[in-house]
Amino acid sequence: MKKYLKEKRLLVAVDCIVFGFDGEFLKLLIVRRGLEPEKGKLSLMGGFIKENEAPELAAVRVLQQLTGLKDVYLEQMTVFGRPERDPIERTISISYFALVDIHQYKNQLNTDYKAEWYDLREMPSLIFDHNEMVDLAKKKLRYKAALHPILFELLPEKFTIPQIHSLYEQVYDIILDKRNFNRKLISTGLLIRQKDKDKDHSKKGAFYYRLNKEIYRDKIGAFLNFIPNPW
Amino acid sequence: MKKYLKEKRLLVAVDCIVFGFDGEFLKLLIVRRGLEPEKGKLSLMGGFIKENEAPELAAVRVLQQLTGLKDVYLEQMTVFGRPERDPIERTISISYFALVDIHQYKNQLNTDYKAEWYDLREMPSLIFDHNEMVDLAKKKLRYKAALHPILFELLPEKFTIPQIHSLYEQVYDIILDKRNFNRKLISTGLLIRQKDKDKDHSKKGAFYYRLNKEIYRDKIGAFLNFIPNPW
DNA sequence: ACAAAAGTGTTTCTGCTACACCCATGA
DNA sequence: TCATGGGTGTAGCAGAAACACTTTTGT
Repeated sequence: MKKYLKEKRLLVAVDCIVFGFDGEFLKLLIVRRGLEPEKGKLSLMGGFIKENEAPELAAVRVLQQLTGLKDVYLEQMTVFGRPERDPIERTISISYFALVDIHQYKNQLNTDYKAEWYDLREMPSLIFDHNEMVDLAKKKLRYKAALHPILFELLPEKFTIPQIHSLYEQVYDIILDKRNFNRKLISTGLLIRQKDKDKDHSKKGAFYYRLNKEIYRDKIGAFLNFIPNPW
Repeated sequence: MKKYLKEKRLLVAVDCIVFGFDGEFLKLLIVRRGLEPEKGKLSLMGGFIKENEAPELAAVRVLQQLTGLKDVYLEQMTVFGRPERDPIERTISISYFALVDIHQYKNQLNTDYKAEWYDLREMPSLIFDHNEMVDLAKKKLRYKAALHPILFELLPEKFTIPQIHSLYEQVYDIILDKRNFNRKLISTGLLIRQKDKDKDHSKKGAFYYRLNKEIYRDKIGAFLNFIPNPW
């Protein structure tokens, strides 16, 4: 079994852009880097791909190390591969885009990695080209969420309509008419109203809803047009 | 300057899925592989990333080797990285998606690579996971072209409305009402009608159009909804 | 009783769909 | 003159946008 003798082998890493929503603002999960160079500086969560590991699985592993949980929404974003992007040694990075329910992770972040949620509007400076990755992820979030109901991945199992409403307003930085938005949302058939209400955020209380999982699986790939004239 | 000593380095390649349209059918550019393993078998055009080469540039280089021309529409698709995908040695492949005007390339394909256009509906069996790449590229073409006017990249500089019409019908395998389609197309402001007609395909002749490049640059990122209910 | 947020209906308008006939020309 | 493909207009409909008031309840 011959090898491709003349070719150069390169380090390949994954980096994860992890979005969360605390009910008020969009957040990104940022860690303090544990190895040189730039040790102690802020960075996305990442890691090298192992010898016999598929990239997707490397991302899952890294995310699990960080958040302790599996089954998060994960999607390959794009490859960052400028030769000089890592000053120590050339490294190709496959970036992944993740959406998690912040409440499930808030109290179980792996403290080894000193992970913290940062407000997306106040991103600190990150190592290498990680700020570029964040910018691209923001764009991708807007693009994809305008067409597909992925933002539910950021919400807890039980959520209210005012919560989703404010989430969409955050993501697109616009005001959405609540009557039209609610109607559109309900008409997707994605929501199942619960009997109980969330009374923490208002006196009247807002009904809780759950996702209709079957319809969700069908419609995750469908065009829904949540946002009028995305750009 | 220390290196990341413990990590495994991997081969990284690019593979290009190159679409063309001959006026009748969608085509893919396929080559006969020039090196072992699987030498002589059919494959996408690809190559290893060089030591100091950005992935995007590797794809451009490979495409240029193949077609002889630059400035083709090129977009990163996704990474294929299953550990066993290349039986000789683990190779991560970054797939690229390209749209070219087949007429510009028909007579200047680099014969070293024995490149040929294959009808998309009759794809032969390709090496490794290249058929998976083709399937994904087909999906991506449909997805993206439903929203953005990228299919013009497949047409010559001067084209007719019946040509575009038939191109869309090919891509989506549907019949589109020509009145509605024409109206939508014209309303984008993307087309500039020429004085002359193409008389090769009909007696009456169909007016030639050119792309309005400025508007095209603006709208390439805009949602245009060419296809009613894409799925 | 009042402040604060939830929830709901109607009208208008725009854009999509469906549909059929005339035009220009080469053979 | 006729066969072939190119080009055009309209009416009906459905979904989006604009818009304001009532309900609930904790304080």
